[in-house]
Amino acid sequence: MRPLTLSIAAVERDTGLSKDTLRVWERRYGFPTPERDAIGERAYSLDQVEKLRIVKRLMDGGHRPGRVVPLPMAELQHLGQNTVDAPRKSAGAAVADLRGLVELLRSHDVDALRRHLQQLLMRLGLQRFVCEMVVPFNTAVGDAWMRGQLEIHEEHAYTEAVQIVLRGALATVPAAAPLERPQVLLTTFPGEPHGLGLLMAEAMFAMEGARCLSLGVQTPLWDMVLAAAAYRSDIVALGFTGCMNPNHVVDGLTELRTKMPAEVEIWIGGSAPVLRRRPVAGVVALNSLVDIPPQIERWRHGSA
Amino acid sequence: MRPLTLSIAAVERDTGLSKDTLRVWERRYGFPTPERDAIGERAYSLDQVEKLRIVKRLMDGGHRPGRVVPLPMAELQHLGQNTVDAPRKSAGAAVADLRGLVELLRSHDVDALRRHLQQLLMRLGLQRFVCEMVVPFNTAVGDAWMRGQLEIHEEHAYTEAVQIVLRGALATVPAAAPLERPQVLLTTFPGEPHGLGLLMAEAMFAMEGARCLSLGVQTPLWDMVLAAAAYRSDIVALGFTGCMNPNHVVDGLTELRTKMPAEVEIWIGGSAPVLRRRPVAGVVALNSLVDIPPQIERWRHGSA
DNA sequence: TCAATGAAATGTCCAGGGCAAAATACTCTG
DNA sequence: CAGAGTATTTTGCCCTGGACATTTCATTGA
Repeated sequence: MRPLTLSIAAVERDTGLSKDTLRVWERRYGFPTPERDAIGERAYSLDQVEKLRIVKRLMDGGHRPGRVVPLPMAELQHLGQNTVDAPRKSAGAAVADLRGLVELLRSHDVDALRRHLQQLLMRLGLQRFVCEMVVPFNTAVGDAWMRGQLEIHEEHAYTEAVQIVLRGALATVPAAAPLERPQVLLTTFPGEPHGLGLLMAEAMFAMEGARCLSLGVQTPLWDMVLAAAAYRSDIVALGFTGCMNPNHVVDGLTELRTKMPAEVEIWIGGSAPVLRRRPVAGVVALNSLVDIPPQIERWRHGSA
Repeated sequence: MRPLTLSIAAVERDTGLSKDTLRVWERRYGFPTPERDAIGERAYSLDQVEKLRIVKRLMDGGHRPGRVVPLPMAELQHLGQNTVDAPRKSAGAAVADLRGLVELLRSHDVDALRRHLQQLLMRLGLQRFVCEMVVPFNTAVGDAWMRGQLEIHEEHAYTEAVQIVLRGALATVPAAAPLERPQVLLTTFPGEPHGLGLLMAEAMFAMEGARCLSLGVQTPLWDMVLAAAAYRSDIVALGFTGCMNPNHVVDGLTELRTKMPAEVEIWIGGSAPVLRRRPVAGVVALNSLVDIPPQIERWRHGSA
């Protein structure tokens, strides 16, 4: 039933690794080793695609391909566990909570999941819910997927549930007055399709009384400049996850900084490791969502 | 300030045309004609990227590249107007409404926009709002962009506003009982980042008493199969816009149909022209959202 | 210990050829 | 003249193999 092989284009789609990269890895590392179909084109086995996904994930976490590509699957999974165990301890949510959530996801009861999230939201308030629950949940879900304990569709269902809860909460936050400052423009770069982090940031901003305008994901750079002018934004807030090419991130930020008027601040955050490793001049990198309130405070002092 | 040229990767991102296609057009049609930078790599001017965007749009509307790529900009815009004027008349919303909406977008008053949409929703009810207002609005916004009357960020702001209104409305629709049928799984293919159509479909389904589960966008095919099994879905509903490669759509659907158990129906819809031109066996293609209620009716009869 | 220099690693780009599938044009038959 | 069937063109994608800029690592010297 399930087709035995995938074309290079399908692998690119499913793994996020470009065709060029896939071909060059084959040449350099001897992996992957796709069969060839009747007309001589690469045909990747599902096992290898699975391994490629794991490798991609590890690279998003800072590993280098030369070190992980040649490793067998068992090693890779071991690697994944080690790298994610360390930061886990600092998370706000209790380990029991995390396990419970993963279990809920595995039971495919979305209603219960949503109720559970809603309950946590009400108990903690929006900001603490986001920082202390959603953030560790996100990493826990990602880790569980890496360990093979969750399917991708379960991850999707989780994302959707969180999004619904957050959007519901945001709808109840009274809109800031039109002239309230700062005016924050939220979006992501083209190529970055994940909007959940944006929503989490918007929640933090909104609770600080900032006036938020989200453009959704994937706004072309030049349109960010136009939008910032049109809406008289003070801050452009951008989210990045591991799926973006680090070079594109740095280049894009540099470019954006030159295009954007100097009085508009650029704030960036998210799980992409490149944000910590390569700072860009004139761009404020936030290590976590909890930095948003003090930064807003700073902005209000500075611009007063 | 604005950089004069873009790399081939940036053009691929911004236009959706693959690097291969860009290179081969240059060879075959003599367009685009990028400069070369210091190290001999293609550097596309913003004008040409603009034209490429228009061409892409026309191709999504059914034109062939050989016919449109060599044409000058003026001709292209003329073509665009002609092809979009015809279907406009059949739209539910009055032309005045559409113009008003575009004006609202251009004024950058998102609050007013959201209020306006909310008002229309309340006046018409969810289903008519979606079919008679949001659908023509979407095309009107797309057309206005093509004619240079709207910036991309205004389109984004529109999408975000509609999404908020729709999600708010969906939150108030009482959830169908857990065993209510049909159980519908909503998502898009990897590579298809637009979730608005999905939300519109979900509204239609929900109002018919179907039990909906949205996985958000870009679910790998195999995970759709797993998810359909996990949630005991009766129908998998997929949305497609013009940004997806037609071949990928057809190949993917064929593949999905073989993977998916026969008793699970696959319904597809959206603005991608390939859906009408190349039917896939065993896949139900809906021409518009208004087909959803009768199709649900049919399903309920058939499976009773 | 730390900085500087050389070497390896890595992703992306390029050229130009080839091929299959779709779209179109053409031809032949009833 | 309609329609079916066949050639032809169009079009996008894939392939190989080479090159290079940039980043990261390792070694050496001060």
